[in-house]
Amino acid sequence: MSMVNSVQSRLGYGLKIAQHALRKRMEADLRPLGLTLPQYAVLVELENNTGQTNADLAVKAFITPQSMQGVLVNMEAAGLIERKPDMHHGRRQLAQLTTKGAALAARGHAVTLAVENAMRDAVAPLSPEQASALFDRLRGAARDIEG
Amino acid sequence: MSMVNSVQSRLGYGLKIAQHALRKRMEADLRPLGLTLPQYAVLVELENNTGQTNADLAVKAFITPQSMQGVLVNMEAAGLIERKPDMHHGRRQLAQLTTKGAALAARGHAVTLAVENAMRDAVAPLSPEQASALFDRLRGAARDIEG
DNA sequence: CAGATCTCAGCGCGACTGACATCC
DNA sequence: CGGATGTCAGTCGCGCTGAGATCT
Repeated sequence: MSMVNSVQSRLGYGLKIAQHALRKRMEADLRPLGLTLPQYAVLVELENNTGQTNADLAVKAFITPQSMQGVLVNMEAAGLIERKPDMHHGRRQLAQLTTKGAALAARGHAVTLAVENAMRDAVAPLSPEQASALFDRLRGAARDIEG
Repeated sequence: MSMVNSVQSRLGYGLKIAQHALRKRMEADLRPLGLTLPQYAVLVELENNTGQTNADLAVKAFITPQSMQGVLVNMEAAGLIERKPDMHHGRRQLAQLTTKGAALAARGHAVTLAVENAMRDAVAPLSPEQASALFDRLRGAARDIEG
């Protein structure tokens, strides 16, 4: 009995190629704008809720504060965001979009529309109930794997 | 209508968290052995088919030859693999496991058994037909996304 | 004190560009 | 010769760990 054909290995492989395709496609779409995937994620997050700390943004992106720190340093150097000390809290740095950052976020939305459409095509043959079941299955897999 | 609740965004989010959980879990399991995820993948691949080139291994791992080159340099320095020039082809370097590498591969299999079990639990409530449908759905999503 | 936050240093991975060697 | 393939070198960004400093 070959391990590569077992049910759990097929699920792992399926997860890998699907998420890999999604990531590669978005990176390719955003590259012409000079944006990386985590940078675009930060732009979107600050667009929805301005004035967040490094630690806040790290939690949203599922990465460590140290990793997000490097991303924010690059984005500030590129003029996409500003970080201003919190008046009421000594060490906190609140990040917000610059005019340039907001404009790039809008262009990013336009560029990733095609990917959104591809995702819709992927779930198009499913009924709303089946689509929700697929989502719940992925959530459940993540929970089981985390132990 | 909120975009974060749309069907395609839910699928993208589900893919992200499930694959993220799988990767993090395997990294954590392999770290005590001094192995990274791509290193373990190379060990498994060479275990199944010895004497492969850098370019061969890169294709299997879905990364560029340049990226795989860095991985193999580290593994050769750690004594996990050997690379010997192909007699019949001037520039090719054929990689094979060392005794140390083969032993670490075996330990890696033992350590990742728990993750395999967690994956089985994730698909346990599904019938074989439903599990295959889930796999096909992920493959189809990857195909749609690639365009 | 403990907890939260930010920062710096080092390492490995993965991408990219550019260059060179080799094979057909 | 020219095209395809394989390797090597340099640079960049991401993500991790470890450690330290500062503020509540």
